[in-house]
Amino acid sequence: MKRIIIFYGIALAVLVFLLKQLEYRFFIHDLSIEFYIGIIAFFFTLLGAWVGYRLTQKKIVIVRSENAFQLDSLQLEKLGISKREQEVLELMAKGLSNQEIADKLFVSLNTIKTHISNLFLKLEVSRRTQAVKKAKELQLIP
Amino acid sequence: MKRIIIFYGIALAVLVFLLKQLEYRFFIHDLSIEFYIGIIAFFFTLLGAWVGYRLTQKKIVIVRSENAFQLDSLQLEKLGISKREQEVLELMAKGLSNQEIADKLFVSLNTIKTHISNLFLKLEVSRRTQAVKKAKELQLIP
DNA sequence: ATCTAAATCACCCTTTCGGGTGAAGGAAAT
DNA sequence: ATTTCCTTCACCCGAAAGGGTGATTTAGAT
Repeated sequence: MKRIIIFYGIALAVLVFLLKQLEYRFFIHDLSIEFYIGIIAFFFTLLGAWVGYRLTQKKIVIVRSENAFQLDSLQLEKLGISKREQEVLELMAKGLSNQEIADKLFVSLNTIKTHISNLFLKLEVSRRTQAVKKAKELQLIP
Repeated sequence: MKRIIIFYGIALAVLVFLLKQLEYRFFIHDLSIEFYIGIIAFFFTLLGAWVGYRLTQKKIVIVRSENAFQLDSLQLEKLGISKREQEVLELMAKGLSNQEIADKLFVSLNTIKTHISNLFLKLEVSRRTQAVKKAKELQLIP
């Protein structure tokens, strides 16, 4: 913000200088006020548009990058998905196999299979790719 | 755009009028040019900022609503993924099984398996969930 | 004309997944 | 106390997925 103000001041000074120069250089002493206003208005409209663009540009970047994911716990409740199941869902979405998920959570492969079976029922799907897709749509996972 | 130009012209006229009024009303004939420039600059910076904001505001709406996905064909080439493979990738991402993909594309199951095998090699993964995840990250699919 | 890459399909084999059923221990609610 | 839900695990079976190899056809490039 400081930079913008400084730049703003410099731009103002430069413009005044240029106008004075213009006046003296070409011996045009009767430049109408409308002419000045036109030039200045044009210049500062561009400047303002640029500033406005920069400010909103940042907003766009924020919207697209930070990608704020917040879990839809309402959906989780509505579907009756437990914490453990949600954990499994997340790891599944990362592309892990059942065995890998089991290892990561320190439980048996059969346990993971059970969790995933229950998840499929609750999400009304029959394949893990569908489960991941639906879970993303329902904001259950990032 | 026309509206903006018209509004621009009107704003210019109004400002000139106001300045003249100011001059005559208070009998201040010696307002320095710097003063004029300051007022005009301020006013048109605001105007420009507003215009810039409006223009980019529209962009934001587009970005968030229509969710413009554009395929990264550069990545496709870099990875050597063919059109057919890309089709299969898309259907896979929709959660279809190999058999369903085969039916949809009117080819045999074995053909789809081959395509998917090649995709896994090119994407350097070994499971379809990973393939879908990576493809999304690389902007190969929506 | 020859070479190359894409697309198609087949066969074999192993691993993983998914579906069904049952069951035991523990925590929380009634 | 009894019920209910979560978590854990087991076993069986069939279907799907994944890995490897090889082959044919066709379109495009050299």
